[in-house]
Amino acid sequence: MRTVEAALALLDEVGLDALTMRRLAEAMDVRAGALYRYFATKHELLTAMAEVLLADCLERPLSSPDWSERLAELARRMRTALLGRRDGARVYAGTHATGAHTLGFADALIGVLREAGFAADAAARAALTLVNFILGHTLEEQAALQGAADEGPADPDLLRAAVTPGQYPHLAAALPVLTSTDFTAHFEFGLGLLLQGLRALGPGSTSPGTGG
Amino acid sequence: MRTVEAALALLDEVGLDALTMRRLAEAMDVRAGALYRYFATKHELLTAMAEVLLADCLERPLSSPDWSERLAELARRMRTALLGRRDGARVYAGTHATGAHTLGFADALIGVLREAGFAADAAARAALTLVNFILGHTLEEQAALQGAADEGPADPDLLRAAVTPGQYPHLAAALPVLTSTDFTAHFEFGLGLLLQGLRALGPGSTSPGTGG
DNA sequence: ACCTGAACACCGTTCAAGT
DNA sequence: ACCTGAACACCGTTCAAGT
Repeated sequence: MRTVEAALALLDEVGLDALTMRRLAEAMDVRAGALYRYFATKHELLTAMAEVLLADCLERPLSSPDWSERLAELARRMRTALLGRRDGARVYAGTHATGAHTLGFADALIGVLREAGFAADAAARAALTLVNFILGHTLEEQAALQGAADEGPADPDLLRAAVTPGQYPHLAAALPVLTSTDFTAHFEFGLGLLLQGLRALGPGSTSPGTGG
Repeated sequence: MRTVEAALALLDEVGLDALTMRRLAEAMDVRAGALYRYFATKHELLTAMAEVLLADCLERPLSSPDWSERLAELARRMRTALLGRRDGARVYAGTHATGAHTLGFADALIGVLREAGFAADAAARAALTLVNFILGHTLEEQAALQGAADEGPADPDLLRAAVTPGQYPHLAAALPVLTSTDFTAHFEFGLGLLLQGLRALGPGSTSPGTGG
């Protein structure tokens, strides 16, 4: 669809908040009403855009035979895909795409887990957890990146100013890490935690439980 | 702030998409322009609302002495808080609150981890991971709940229709779990995974790594 | 000090009418 | 079959002027 390509290009240029049907129409040398011949609503267009976001995730084969490394690779690809376009995480979070890329990616995640020996429901829930973490993380990461581009005090500065000495002792000690812009390190930590949990849970189980 | 209370009440009534400055003003028997005497922008108002969302998270003391159970309890409280108001997760995800409730909650999370023996940076990153997961999960959960209330085919039906037999074998096997509405089970699975990962990582470490 | 009235510069969406 | 023109019913935000 030429409309979706144009919309993604405009998204990179102006961001989600400024991506309007009128502005997209202008970029395509057409009147806004014409867009509704292909998409019934703006939300439908956004859903189509979300689908395309994940297009590159399954192009190359996975490089490792180890299931936890394969899972990590898929997770990294999804993060990279969402970060690849301005406000990509927000676009994806705001829609519920059910196209070939999204379904293929979910199938791949669950497939790796099933081949590793996890039961169908454990594999499905682990995949959901992974995707929810990736979405939450990339949402934060892109918000932090574009927040720095906006006017006004950046988020780390706001945080440093708000953490009054003595009032939040643990937060104060963690400030250097929390205000760090090494989001890859944050992502790898969280991903590692989930993989560690899956290894500890072990294939064959059906629930991790929460007890000690 | 009476404005924030009125805004939260209106949010529950009409949802985030219909929460406009004009409509809020009408509910408060005032003209829209008057709201700008207290909040410079709508986003600023939403940030204040996000702060209030977490108000109940630290009211009662934690019931268990076990650090992983304490962490789980905090996580469950944040989920409950976000689910407590219509579109709560979307409101929270769209802002970057730095008020007493948000900071106090972050401090509590990190505090539990530090008292368990984790280093400052591991504690901070684990807290970020936890919050990102909770946000991603509640975003999905509320989207699914309100999606069912809208017109048109619900999300599970769309998924069932899209998963053509044979094309996504793993997804097909996982469909019963993926379309289940027992979001508490999904949440507890993901939470358990993260806690398991933290236990396996063990206090004293600084990074989980991703290798086997 | 606080609010109104009125405007500015936009939105998403619809639909008769044109070609 | 596809697009335009024009409208409908809204938005967030600003600001002189009132009280």
